Order: sequence, then structure tokens, then C-alpha cells
Amino acid sequence: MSHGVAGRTRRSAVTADVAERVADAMGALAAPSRVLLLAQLRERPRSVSELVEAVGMEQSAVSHQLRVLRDGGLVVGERNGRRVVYSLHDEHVAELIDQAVGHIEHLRLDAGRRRLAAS
Amino acid sequence: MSHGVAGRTRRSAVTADVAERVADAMGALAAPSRVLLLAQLRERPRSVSELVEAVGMEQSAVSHQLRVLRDGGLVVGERNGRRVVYSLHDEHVAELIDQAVGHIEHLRLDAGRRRLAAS
DNA sequence: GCATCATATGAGCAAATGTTCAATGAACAA
DNA sequence: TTGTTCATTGAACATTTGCTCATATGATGC
Repeated sequence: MSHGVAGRTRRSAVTADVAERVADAMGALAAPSRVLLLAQLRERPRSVSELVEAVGMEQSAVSHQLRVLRDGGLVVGERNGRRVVYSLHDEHVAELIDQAVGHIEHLRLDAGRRRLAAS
Repeated sequence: MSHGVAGRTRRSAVTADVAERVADAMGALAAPSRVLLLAQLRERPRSVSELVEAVGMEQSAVSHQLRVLRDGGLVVGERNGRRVVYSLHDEHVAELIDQAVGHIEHLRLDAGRRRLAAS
């Protein structure tokens, strides 16, 4: 965990700067197309053309979205001949995806409870 | 992590439908202003006016963003006299925020390594 | 009733986002 | 070299987002 004082769950304050970076990273997960791409890469590394076939988007759109994911530090691409093989940046990203998907599963359970509760 | 048996990491496939809901939920975390609001609420429930003061946004903007968070199922608001007190929807949301912030801390360590690796 | 505080909501607008189309690059084969 | 395949990039465009301003709603007190 963070480098705080021993033991206690002492979360450092979320400054405007941190908030912006968090928003940036989450923004990378905030498009269905990118979630699909990440889900594919969570299974195993794939080349761009494999991704294109898997998610059914235009090749150009996939490249654009991969760029967003790269800039967000979520995936890395390695050239291999003509192909460029993408994979998740690391285990931590995989966990982040699991957490996000898990959140959805969790939410379905009590959907419809989201309106403002009157006094 | 999730509630699966160890080893058999059988994650259900991420369909287009799931991807869209995940993107929706992450979209709620994809604005600095909303991250700031959530960070405040993670500490303790707060009324709208408290939030306004804490994050330094206009009251109208805060209300608009709270609506997004409500629609996303991340927070709930309860009326208490003239005030409306908001809090995180549940523990799971708190964990999601921690995870997101934790991801940032994690990322700073190897920033600058995000360009496409040439062969 | 009216005045005031606390919050929500709608219109309008600038900025950001996600896609497609067209062009460019990079690796390989003939 | 030329041609082909795989991928990236930029421009244009429609859509969405997040804000401000103005107005509405709701609760409380006079």
C-alpha cells in the first residue's frame, strides 16, 4: 500500500492533480469499444488484426482506441514482423478490469434503487 | 480476488452489453470533478453545500455531477431538512475508488515507458 | 401568505470524444 | 524496384460532455 505511517489505512488526500490522473485512467475504461479490447487482451495478447476480428470494429478505429489505451498506460504493443502484438501493461491492469467488471455484476443486483430517497 | 475457486479463473465473457455497462460506470469516474466529489464522500457523507465548499465548484455544477453519480449507482442522496446528504452507495464503491487511486500510485512508478516498443 | 436557504433542472455553448475516410509507414516477398 | 499486408496517423464530422447562467422546486421561518 501507500508509503504512509505504519498500519492504519491512511489514504493520502486526493488532490486536484491526483483526481485528474484518476479521471484520465478511468476515461480509458469509459468507452465500450475499449472495454471490449481490454477484455480480449485480458485473455491473451493479440495482434491488431485479431482484435479487429474479435470486436468487429474497423481496423482504423481499433488503432485509434489502442493508442488511447497505450497513452493511458493500460496496454503495451510490441512489433513482431508485420504484426503488432498488444498485451495488458501488467497484472495490476488485469485486476483493475476484473474489479470494473465485478462492479457491474454487483450493481445488477440492486438496480432500480438509484433514485433520490425522499425524507 | 473475485468469488471464484482458485486456479480455475473462469471469467464470464465480456459481451457488448456488459462492456457498455462497464464503460458507463467507469465514465462516472472519468471526470476530475467527480473523482474529487467521490473522494470527499469516501471520507464521510456530506451535504451538497459541504461538497461545494470542499471542491470549489459552483453549486449547479456539483448538482449536475451528483446526478451523474446517482444515475451511475455510485452515490445515494438522502434529504434531511433543507439539506440533501450524499454518501457512497456502498462498500463496493469505496473499494472501486481505492482501486482506481491505487492504480495511479502504481502507474507513476513506470511512467514514460508507454511508447510503442520498436522491434 | 412571503422571504430565504438549499438543491435540482433546463438551455446554451465550448470543448472533448469516437468514428469513418483517406493517406502514410513499416515489414516482407517477388 | 514494385506490390501486398498490417498498422498508425490526421482530418472531418456528429455526438457527447461539463460547465455557466437562469429558473424552478422544496423546506423552513416569519
